[in-house]
Amino acid sequence: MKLATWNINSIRARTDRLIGWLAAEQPDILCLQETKVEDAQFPTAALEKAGYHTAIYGQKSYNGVAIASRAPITDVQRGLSDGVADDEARLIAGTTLGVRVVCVYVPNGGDLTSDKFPYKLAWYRRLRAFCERHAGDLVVAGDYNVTADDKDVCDPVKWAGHIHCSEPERAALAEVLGLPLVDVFRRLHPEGGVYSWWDYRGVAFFKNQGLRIDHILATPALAERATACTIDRNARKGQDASDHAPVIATFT
DNA sequence: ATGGCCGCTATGAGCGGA
Repeated sequence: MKLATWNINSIRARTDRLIGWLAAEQPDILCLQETKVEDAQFPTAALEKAGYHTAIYGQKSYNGVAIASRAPITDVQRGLSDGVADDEARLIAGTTLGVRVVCVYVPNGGDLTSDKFPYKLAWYRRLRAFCERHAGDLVVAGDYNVTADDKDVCDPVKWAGHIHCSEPERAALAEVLGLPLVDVFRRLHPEGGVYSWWDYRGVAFFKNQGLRIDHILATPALAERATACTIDRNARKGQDASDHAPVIATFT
């Protein structure tokens, strides 16, 4: 089974690119973030034509998550479902191909002094609780907006203490990993220096000045079945690319 | 030290992103 996650940064701006990528890579399951579209405008028909069922949770302009799968998706949950008033479309979960898949778009957080920052940390605590409520195997994939450690950072000195690299954010991610969940890419590529996001500005991508903030986490038994995990840099190349590249894991 | 780019909007400047 091939499972991917991709922050598409507007699915309307990149529908053709997405369909082409699906045809080339043929993942069984794809988690999408930042679709930036209300459900009525989501390109459900184009994905269906490409051979994918979809479960979607969108909103106008911002956020928006979706799961696409070659098989039907059941038991869909939209949002963290914890009773907290929160209308930001950042989590969708569903069961497909025998796997419980949680697709997440963790808040950016702005900067450490922003009022968005405590929301980010609280969201991590709520995500941990969401995953803890689920008994069996899970894949939790998406844009975590946090680097696990400096191996995920192009320039650790420049980024030290900044958003995506600060101690409280890394501690929040570590709490989720402590459930336990395994970072599948890191398990197979412990050396670091491979990124999933590059700034649009300047020569950041050309010079590989990026961060690894998109992660596929899995419960340990499932993570043991991962035989490969790659980040598709090619999808970040050329005109009209998202600023994120897809992360792809293959499970036996 | 700052901004540089991109997508969005009852657009054409401002917000959010990372």
